[in-house]
Amino acid sequence: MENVFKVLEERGFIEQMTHEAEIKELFEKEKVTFYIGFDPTADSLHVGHFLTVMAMAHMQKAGHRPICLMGGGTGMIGDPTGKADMRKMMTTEIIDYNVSCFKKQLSHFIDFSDDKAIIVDNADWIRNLNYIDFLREIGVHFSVNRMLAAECFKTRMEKGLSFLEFNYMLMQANDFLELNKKYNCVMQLGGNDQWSNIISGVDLIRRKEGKPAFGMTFKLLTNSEGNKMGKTEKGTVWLDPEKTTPYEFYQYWRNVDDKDVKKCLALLTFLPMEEVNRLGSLEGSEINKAKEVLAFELTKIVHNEEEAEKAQKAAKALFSGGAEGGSIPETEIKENELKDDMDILTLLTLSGLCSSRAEGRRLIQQGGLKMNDEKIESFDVVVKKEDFKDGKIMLQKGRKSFHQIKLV
RNA sequence: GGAUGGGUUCCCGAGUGGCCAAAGGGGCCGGACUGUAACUCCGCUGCAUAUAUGCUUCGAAGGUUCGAAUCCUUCCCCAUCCA
Repeated sequence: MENVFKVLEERGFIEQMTHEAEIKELFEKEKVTFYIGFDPTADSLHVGHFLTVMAMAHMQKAGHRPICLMGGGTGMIGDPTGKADMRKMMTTEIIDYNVSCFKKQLSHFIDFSDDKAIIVDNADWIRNLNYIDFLREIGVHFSVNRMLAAECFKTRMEKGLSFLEFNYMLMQANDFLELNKKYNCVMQLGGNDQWSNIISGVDLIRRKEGKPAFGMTFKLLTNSEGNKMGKTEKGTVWLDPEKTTPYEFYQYWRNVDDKDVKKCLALLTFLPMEEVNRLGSLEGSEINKAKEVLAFELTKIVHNEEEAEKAQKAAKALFSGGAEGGSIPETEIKENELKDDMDILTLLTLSGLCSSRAEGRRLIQQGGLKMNDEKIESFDVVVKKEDFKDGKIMLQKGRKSFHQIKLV
């Protein structure tokens, strides 16, 4: 069995761990059951989640058994870690819905057949907790003094922290304990922001059960400036194709900073490291090739090969005048809506390229709009049926945003 | 529960009766440069018609005033100290 530790280390996943030597040995000798928690804060996973999912996939490939823990219970509280502000409370309906979305997405990446991986929801044990029992059984093992010293609460000590959120750490520690008892789960993985929460669980198991438990965290996916990746002007880059289209997804990775290409290839694709190193060392405009590979591979994993090809085709068509076809964001307009003609600003807002007519005016005034490859000089322009070539109009906002209008 | 300081446009943050759609910075968007990169420079950044006007906005609701982000009242929320 290949030691997955080496794989994770080589690809740059690992940030810190509780017991290095023991963990290495464990991976060598045993089929390890481990878990990663996902709090259902939205109705789709995002790139940050995806990084830990990749780690999980590497682990599973190496023969270990993942548990995906859905935070249907912890989501009721909200993890204060790294958050500057208090979280909004979510209703159970929303949480349950989000959990169901997560489950669906995870099954794309993790093989749940034949008990090769497990999916559980901590709502099952958290929502029915008895307060006093919980305090007596779990609460006694926690020192407030130590918790307050924890890094994860530092930022919140200035901004304020409610008792509700303060309890989050106990809940997560208790999760680990539950999974340890039920499934013999001995290891928790997570993003590095989870370090405090993870070690609190490790400690709890060691104390209460007298059994070994381990924790390991992964590097957060940040760009060369230290900002979290997977955020754009439009918000988060989601894995759900309804929320972030495969084309937009592809473009996001096609446009990463030169300096981040290698890291992304290693962390977010399954390409062998020799290939990653080769692509990562390309220089000058050559690095664009590496970016294409990154975007393609990643889109392939998250969506599928067909979508990846469509996105790549579309990108090539738009940026280098290559073959037609592919998937460009598109808006349909009914022929009767168009009537005889429609002014360009209406079309812009309809397509979502601009959020208001004023924004559209600015765009045109500054020379940032092209229709069918011709610059629009004034915002009085009226779109007519004749402007549709093969039933389509191509709008280009700035250098990089394309949108098709289709007449139906 | 008490005292004090706060809540301003995406974010930070000025603004204490008219010259405020509200300084400055960040971010976003657009332009130039380029490799669909980075850096740099310039422009832009509430909405609607228009190049002036109207409408909505400064925690919420009322009130004073010819006129309020700015004053008053009540309420909500946050921080710090005290209990």
